[in-house]
Amino acid sequence: MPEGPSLVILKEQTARFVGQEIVRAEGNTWAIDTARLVGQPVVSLRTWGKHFLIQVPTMVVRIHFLLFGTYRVDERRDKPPRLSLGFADGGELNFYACSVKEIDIDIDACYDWAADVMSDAWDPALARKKLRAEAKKNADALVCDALLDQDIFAGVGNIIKNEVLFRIRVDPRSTVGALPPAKLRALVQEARQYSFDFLEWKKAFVLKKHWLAHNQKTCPRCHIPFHKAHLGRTNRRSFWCERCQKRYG
DNA sequence: CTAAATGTTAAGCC
DNA sequence: GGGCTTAACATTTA
Repeated sequence: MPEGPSLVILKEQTARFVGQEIVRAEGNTWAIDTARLVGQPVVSLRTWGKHFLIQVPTMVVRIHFLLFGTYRVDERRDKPPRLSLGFADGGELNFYACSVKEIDIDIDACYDWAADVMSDAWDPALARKKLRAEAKKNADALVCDALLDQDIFAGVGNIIKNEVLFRIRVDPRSTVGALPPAKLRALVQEARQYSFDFLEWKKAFVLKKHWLAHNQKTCPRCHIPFHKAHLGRTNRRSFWCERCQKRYG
């Protein structure tokens, strides 16, 4: 569930709750006092990268699905919800196995919307600037890590990472600093473009069949086996083709 | 059945 | 404090 486009789908599915009063709030979350939500209207439902933000007049709740989180709209799973919200129209929103946290009420001061690849405010020039700054700070910074950096590409996850690098034909072990300007530009451009393709495919329930690299065995361009390794600061799975993805640096 | 996976945070250690 | 590594969390799928 967790990459940025999936959160956009959640926001769309829950749009009708904006403006409605929360008539019931419960769940096994220990991090917030759910009673404080009851009786309050939903001011906004927003996303920033992989964060889902529920804003009411007196507080903002942040949901993060981590690796295994799920949700249901107007339905329940056979599991105790971490947070369950009931609305004035009889509808409900249930979250499971996720992180729930109260954050600063001034969300615009806390979040750089220009960093969210799904946002209207996404700023590719700023992303390029951050990449150049990262390369300057750390000459060994890898492109596979840069794509997963939520301060630069909020919403990009491991699937998007693998697909973007395949599309732009860059080896995940390349260093950011060694990328030619055109590749750096392509990296930023595809991070957004693929995220929107992901969104459309996920909505149509055809996302997996469009994976060209992630979880794949053979390069669809070269018809040779993909290399697979756990790379980068956080040892995430990478799939790449040694023939058509070039290693820089 | 076991292992691994769309992710982040906090603790522990130089 | 900084930077790095490790553990913890929790659920579904292969």
